[in-house]
Amino acid sequence: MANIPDKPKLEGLEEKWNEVWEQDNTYAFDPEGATREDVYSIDTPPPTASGSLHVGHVFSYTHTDTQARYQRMLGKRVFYPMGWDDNGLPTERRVQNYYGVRCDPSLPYDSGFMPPVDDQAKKRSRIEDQVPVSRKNFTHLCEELTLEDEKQFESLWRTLGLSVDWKQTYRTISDDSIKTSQLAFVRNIKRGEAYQAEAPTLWDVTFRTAVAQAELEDREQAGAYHTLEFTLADGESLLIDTTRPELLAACVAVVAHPDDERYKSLFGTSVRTPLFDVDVPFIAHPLAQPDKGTGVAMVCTFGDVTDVIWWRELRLTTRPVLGFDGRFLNDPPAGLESSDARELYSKIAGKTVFSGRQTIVEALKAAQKLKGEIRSITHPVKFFEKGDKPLEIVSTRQWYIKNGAHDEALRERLLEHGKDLNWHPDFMRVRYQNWVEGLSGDWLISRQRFFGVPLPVWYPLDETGNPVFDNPIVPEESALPIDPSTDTPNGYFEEQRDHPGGFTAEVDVMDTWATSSLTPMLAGGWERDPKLFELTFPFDLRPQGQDIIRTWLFSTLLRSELETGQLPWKHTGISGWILDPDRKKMSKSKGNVVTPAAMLEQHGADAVRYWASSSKLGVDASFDPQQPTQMKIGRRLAIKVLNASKFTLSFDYDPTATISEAIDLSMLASLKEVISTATTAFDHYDHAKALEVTETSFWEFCDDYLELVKERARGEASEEQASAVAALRSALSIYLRLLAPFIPYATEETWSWFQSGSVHTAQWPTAEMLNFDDDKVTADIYESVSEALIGIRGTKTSAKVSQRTPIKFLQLKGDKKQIEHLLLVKSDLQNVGAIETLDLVEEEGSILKVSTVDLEM
RNA sequence: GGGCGGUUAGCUCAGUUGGUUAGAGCAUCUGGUUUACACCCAGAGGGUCGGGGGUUCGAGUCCCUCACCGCCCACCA
Repeated sequence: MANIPDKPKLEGLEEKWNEVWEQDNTYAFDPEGATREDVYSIDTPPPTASGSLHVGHVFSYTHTDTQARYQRMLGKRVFYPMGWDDNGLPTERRVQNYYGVRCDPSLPYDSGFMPPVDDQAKKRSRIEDQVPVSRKNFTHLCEELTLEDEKQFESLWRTLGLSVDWKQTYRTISDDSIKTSQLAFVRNIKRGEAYQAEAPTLWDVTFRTAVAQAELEDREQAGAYHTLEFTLADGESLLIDTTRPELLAACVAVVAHPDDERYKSLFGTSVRTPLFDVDVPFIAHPLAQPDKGTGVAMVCTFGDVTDVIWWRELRLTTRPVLGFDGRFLNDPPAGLESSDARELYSKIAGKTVFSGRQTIVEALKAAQKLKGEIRSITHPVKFFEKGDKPLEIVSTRQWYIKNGAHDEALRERLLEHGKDLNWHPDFMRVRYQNWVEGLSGDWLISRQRFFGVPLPVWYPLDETGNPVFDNPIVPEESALPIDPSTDTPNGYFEEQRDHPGGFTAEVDVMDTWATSSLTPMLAGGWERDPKLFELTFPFDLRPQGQDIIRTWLFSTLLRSELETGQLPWKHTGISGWILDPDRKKMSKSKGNVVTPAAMLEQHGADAVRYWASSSKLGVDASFDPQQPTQMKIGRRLAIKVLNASKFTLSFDYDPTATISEAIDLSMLASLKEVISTATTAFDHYDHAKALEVTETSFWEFCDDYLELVKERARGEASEEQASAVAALRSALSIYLRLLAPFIPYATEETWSWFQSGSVHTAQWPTAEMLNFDDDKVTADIYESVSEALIGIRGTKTSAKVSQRTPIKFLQLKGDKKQIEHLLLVKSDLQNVGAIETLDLVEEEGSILKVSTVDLEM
């Protein structure tokens, strides 16, 4: 038994116990001889390595850890890995700026390349000044830089006390992850789930990449209605409102609602556009809204997603005007024939959307084709969630994975999985259902970026050197991972790269979600470690944020359905957000961010964990750095654990003693109910309830029971004395275990004072642990005593005297049962109240109360 | 426009299938305590349960409706 310090304190416990846990492999996953039933597996969210951890991470990861610790104590072998999401744009940008390099996928790999480390690197912020390197070299730099971030993250997680098995880590950028991503993708191709299509695509002009539906967000933008005058076949004018006059050259039709009386007679006729003099059809379509503008919409290729729908459904022609850089193309679209039209177009060629609009508006004014005033409005515009310019729509060839948008049977299966999954809280299920039901297009997974998993395909080149996209060259599974820009496909020589009759590489990479959607595969050793996969998949728990149900949760579920036909997990726990005192999501720009490291430093890990644990899953928690009340309470609880344990362990203990006294048995009986409630709560993923019931009971234990029996416990050795000490120790052992998932440091410290091994691998308490010979004793004696104590204390408080002030005579009245209870505890009551004569009087129907008191000695 | 969650004491939140007088912690106030713990103990005050209507012997809890806050989705000319 370890020495108990005179003044126990929390400081230093984190370092001390992390070292021990590391040495003893306390949290290591042991697959030896296990079956799936013995395992509890967690599909941990991999935090973005290039970002920084914030208070919200601490919040949700603590939730998961409490469950992990509970399961471990139940005897499960907990598979609790940690992943790092070091893939994707944030890392790419960071590496560019840090090393002053840029990726050029056309360059060959340079194995001797050393990154520029001089100060000049920092100055090469302009793309033109950055050193071009091959994709593989660039990727290696990304790996190096993120490694540093990951070390810091790990250290923070360890301090917080996450019971992660640090031997089970993965990185979304590693060769293994690339291999897994490519393997899954190649199988998607083989099963016909992945395909290419040339189609209008939402396009971010800053990043010059396609963007998926899940990455969109609407932002309110200033815009303006312009009323343009078109010309009908009979020479009459037709007024059309548009917010995008600059796209006039891309106009391919005008539409109105089929029931719109104003225009019914015009359907099927042709309309001439102003300035460019192009004849376009006037067509009816139900999506046209009679009450919007003049009821007639100008259809352009492509101004917004409605244009795409009209274009597709009405089989309209294509007049693209915008390029990948968001500027007007150099050549006018087909259909602009007159020399005036071509001359006007040449004025906007190469211009941005903004300045092109000015040019067109000026020309419209000059031609008197702009009617009325320009009316300013604000309207929602689609943005890439990481971008700062509105998305454009351009027609490109892209790779897609089927997601049920166009496949009813698949959509049905995905909805079924949503029903079968256990959601915590349950209402989060609806968000998933809404998303699946609202899917409008397949998942676009190709990105025109460099740092990412290369799409593992090449294309044959025909005699004229044009790629045959319909016939991609797919590598053998055994060849993976590959980088098509440096690896050569089977049956070809490297010399044939980019030569007619040879082959060319796909240069696009996968969406980061294409890798993240495979986290159960990555962590579980899919196709790498079949035994591990067998033991962990489907995972027991997927913890995650509510904001990425449509992305991470959905895409993971989809990939699992496509690959295995089953759910990737049994439960998902969705954590809420951290809000500042103004009920706003915390954000850096508002300056209300507190770093997790500072929080842990200031309050200690147990206190921070208590704060996080006291919120239920799915509920937003407020956090005011100025008034960290919850953390103070948590800290107080942890300190109370230290002190109460020290006190309890200070009494002479006889290990052979039996617990014989009624009140001692009753206290333990009440503890059975606490165990039962806490266990049920954890089984329902309600850690907050488990904490609350345990904490309340523990505090009562300290204030009532411990006070009641301390005189007896430190008295002369006797049957009664031994009973009290044994009961105290039993209770302490239970409380420490119940609290261990929440405050792992204080509980481990005190556990070490009188037990061997770690409390975190000790058995979770059960009611059976507290079964004694006299099982007729119930918790109500303990309850009656609590009420009596309130009476006795109240008497002294209202007399404004010390609780230790002796009482000569005190009479308690209560009903038959209560008095029977109190008679069993009479001497303890006299001790705690310093009562010389205690008179217990039975009175029918009476509420327990002090009826007579004599303080005079 | 559709949907989800929320609105309970000054603050942060519990309130299980409708059932005595609506709870806890913090904060406030009044006392006490210095051989487990002042990061302690005892006690007090404080609420028309967002508004309105309904069902019921009985509603914080069920139904309708409105308001406000947060979020998700939507075809945003």
